[in-house]
Amino acid sequence: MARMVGGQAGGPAGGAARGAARPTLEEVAALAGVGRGTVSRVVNGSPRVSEKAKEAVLAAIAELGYVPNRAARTLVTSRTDSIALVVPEAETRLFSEPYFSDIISGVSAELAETEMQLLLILVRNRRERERLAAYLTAQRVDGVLLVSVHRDDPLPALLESLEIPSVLAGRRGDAEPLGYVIADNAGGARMAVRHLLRRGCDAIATITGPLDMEGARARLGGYRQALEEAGRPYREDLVGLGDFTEEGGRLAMRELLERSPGLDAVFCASDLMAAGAMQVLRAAGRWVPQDVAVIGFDDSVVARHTEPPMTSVRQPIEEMGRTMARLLLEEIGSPGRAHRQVVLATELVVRDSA
Amino acid sequence: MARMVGGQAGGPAGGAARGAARPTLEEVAALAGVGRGTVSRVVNGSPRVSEKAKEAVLAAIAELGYVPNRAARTLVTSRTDSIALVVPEAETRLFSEPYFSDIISGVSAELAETEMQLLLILVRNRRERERLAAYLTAQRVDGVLLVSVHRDDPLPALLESLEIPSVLAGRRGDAEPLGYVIADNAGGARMAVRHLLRRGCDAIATITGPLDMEGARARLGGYRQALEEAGRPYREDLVGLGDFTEEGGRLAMRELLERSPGLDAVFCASDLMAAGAMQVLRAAGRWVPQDVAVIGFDDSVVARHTEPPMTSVRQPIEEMGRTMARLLLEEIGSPGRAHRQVVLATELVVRDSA
DNA sequence: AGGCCGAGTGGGAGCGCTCCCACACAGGCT
DNA sequence: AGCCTGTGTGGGAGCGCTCCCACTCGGCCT
Repeated sequence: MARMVGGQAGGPAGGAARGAARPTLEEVAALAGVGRGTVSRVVNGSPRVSEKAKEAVLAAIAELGYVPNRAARTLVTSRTDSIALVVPEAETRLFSEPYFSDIISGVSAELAETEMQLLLILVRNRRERERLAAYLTAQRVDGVLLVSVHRDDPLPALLESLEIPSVLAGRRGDAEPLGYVIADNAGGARMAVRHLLRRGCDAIATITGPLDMEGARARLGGYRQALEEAGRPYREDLVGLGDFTEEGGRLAMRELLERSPGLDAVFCASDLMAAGAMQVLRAAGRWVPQDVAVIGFDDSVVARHTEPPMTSVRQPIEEMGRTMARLLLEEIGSPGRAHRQVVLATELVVRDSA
Repeated sequence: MARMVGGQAGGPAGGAARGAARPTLEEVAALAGVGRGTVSRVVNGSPRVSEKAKEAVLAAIAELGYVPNRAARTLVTSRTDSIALVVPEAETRLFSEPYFSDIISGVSAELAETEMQLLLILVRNRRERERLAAYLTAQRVDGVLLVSVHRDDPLPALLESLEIPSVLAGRRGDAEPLGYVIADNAGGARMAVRHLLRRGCDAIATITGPLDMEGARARLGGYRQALEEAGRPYREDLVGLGDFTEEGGRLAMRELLERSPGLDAVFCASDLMAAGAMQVLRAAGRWVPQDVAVIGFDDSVVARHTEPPMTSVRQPIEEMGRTMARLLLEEIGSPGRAHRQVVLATELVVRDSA
């Protein structure tokens, strides 16, 4: 078992052969009695190989346990067979909790049948953003998935100018040139507000997300549409500005109560904000849903654990991850093609808060 | 801008030069008026370079925007400069929600100053496990971080036999040969139970995690120790078996109530189970904490949102991630050295449920 | 009969780097 | 003067693969 003797043995020593030397294409070719080219063709699924040669090669591969060396392949093809999932760190926590894992889970599921490997890159500050830029410029990935897009985020523009295949979760605006996948935010918001109207709510307030994010703006837009289609006025005094955080929800709720004490419902653009709002409502002696109905957005874990359990708009996050990966693979496969853009349906999950 | 003409242009076309050709070592050498070797030495920080040559090379690198080609480097060194974070999919959701993101966040933070890239590998079933084995055998990563270790998990054994540097989050048992990082599960459990004892609780029950996980066993062990050091008996009828899920917590709580209706406290090995337990208690007409005090484990988001907010044992998850990455880098840097094993302190966060 | 095709094949060249050997050259010793 | 250091340097070899050119060899055409 090649145990090392002497605890503090010299530095560079010890690097020794971990496991036996891996077989190369050449060795497979020798064993199969064919040339390197033929083995390569078999491995890469070229049709121009005789049945006989193919069998011999496959047998040799199996016998030697041959696995192609990715680095060698990358060196010549300059494909890397890996894609990066880029996540601005600030968002990690902020997002409704399972968001992050669910996106990853979807992406990974879609990649599972592929040779593609998934690189995770968290970007926490300016310096790391610059490192990322260098990284991408060096073409170390075949494509990029970018989560959480703010309107002034420089990353999408970078991806665009580098012409790296990429898909966003979100978009900068209506006319996003890059490929993206989003949930039907406006539609979800409309459903929520219609639900409140149907319940007989009259003064329906909303707490928005950060309005430099298209998703937050779309949710606000849906709120407004639902009111207008019901012939209700859109009242500025019923709109509270939040930032997707619980504390933001608390602050906005307090302000709303002060400004418009007569409100009888709140549609919040995130569950976390809704949870904060519910705390403030309770502290103010208002009962949910009797005095004030509350609806959140995301249908995250917290929604199931507030008191009362929260009605919320669900977005198919894992499906978003899958779709992102699928679009990206397509784009990598046929570059130059127009970017695809997908909107996935949302769904209202009714619990007890509205 | 090299726009492509003709929408549906033929398949293999369009792969054209995305961005200008990247400069190579050779070009840098030419521009700096030195040999390839010298540039390589500068790039890799070898001390055996004159100040003058170094400056010339650095200037050339800056001018050309040179970034070393990783594949070429890997091909000759057979280092990959990447490590894999392996996560059994089943766990993704199960874990107290921010767990996953926090581990990643910690790992990534520790890697940020490094050349290392982070590969994320979710393993969802037997087939993917086998693919992973092939993957690791092909030595495509320099090291592995493995999250969530069950006693009979074949992965650690695989890592061991492959002699790949690796660090576990968790361990299989006391005598884990691989490197690992864990929280002081027993200590945390002791603190929780002591807190309950101090509060005057008399019949303290516990709901365990799946006992094929060392962490769950350790928490049960801590529960028992705290009782025994206080001279209280360890009563089997006060131990409910859970599985870390909310539903598991509900089931265990119902059983406990039936078996031992006199209980006045429950220490749960996870917040999710505690949340489930609290629902059952309320449904049974028992008030928390007046009739039954409840303590969870993890201090996850749900803990802050239960009614009443939950007292819970916090583990420093991000710190665990950082530590794992650090240990792994050390192990990669000096292989053959003994595996390091770290236990991080836990902390009792007191809220209203106990 | 001669010619021409296309299918199948072998193997050279080369991707961009690191490793290491050979060498130049300044300084300090006998 | 001659020698031996030690420091700094250039560049050949080669990592394992894909790409592509050149070749063979049947079968089909005129």
